[in-house]
Amino acid sequence: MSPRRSVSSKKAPRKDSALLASAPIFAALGDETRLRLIAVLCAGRAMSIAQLTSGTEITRQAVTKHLCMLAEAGLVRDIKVGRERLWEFEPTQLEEARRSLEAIARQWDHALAKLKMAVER
Amino acid sequence: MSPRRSVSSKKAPRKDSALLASAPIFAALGDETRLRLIAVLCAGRAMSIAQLTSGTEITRQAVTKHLCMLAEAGLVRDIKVGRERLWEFEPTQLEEARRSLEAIARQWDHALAKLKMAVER
DNA sequence: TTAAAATGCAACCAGGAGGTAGCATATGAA
DNA sequence: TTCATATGCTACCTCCTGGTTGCATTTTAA
Repeated sequence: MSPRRSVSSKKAPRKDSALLASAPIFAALGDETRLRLIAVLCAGRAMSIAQLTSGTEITRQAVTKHLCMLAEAGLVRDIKVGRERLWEFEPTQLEEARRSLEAIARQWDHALAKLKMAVER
Repeated sequence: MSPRRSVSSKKAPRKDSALLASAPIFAALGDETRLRLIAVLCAGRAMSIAQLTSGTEITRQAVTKHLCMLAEAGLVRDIKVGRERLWEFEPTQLEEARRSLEAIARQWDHALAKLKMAVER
């Protein structure tokens, strides 16, 4: 094998850990049903499981599972009120995801700029 | 049942389709291995499967599968060069994902502003 | 107090995700 | 030509996901 640089020889920057940490957030967002729930909840009002189920084609139990997955990713939060369990949007982790996408985009733009400079000189 | 407004009674806006369309992109981003591949590829240089595999703990076949999933989401593209297959980052779909996250954040900020106004009057 | 509503919990199922190994094929280089 | 490299393809495995049904529990309201 030639002594060509391998991928890892460049020593991945520490910032990568932040990127990799957002994988669960993206995974939670990677489902239409959950995106719908997010869209409904980020309209502001905390809603019960029954309310969130009405208007969908799936069962209450399926909705519950999706809400739990969103909660594990930190994208929603629940508050128990009487016999109801109200769910509300939690924006912190979404901001984290936005920062990750911006970091990728920035790195890409930087690579393009460097390439352009190399071509023009 | 009381005639309380159901979730769907508010008629979901057309913009939702754009949101839901980005579910596959988020799903593709929702895996650490794929995020690593993205991070490497958006550094600019197109790389072969063998190069992308070296420095990881998984097999070449696993990397190939991940690259194919990223390609289906439109996040990477491949070019055949000789006996190699070079992969490069494709920024379009990532921008789409960024727009979706921004749309959610905007909707949330709007809801908060409305709530604040309702409280203050 | 008693029935209906809202939810919790557990079992179950089909299919896909993430990974492996083995072998075939194409291509570059000596 | 011949071998090593880079990749493709297929089968296989395990675990998680998205969904269901059935039944128990808690709480509200009549």
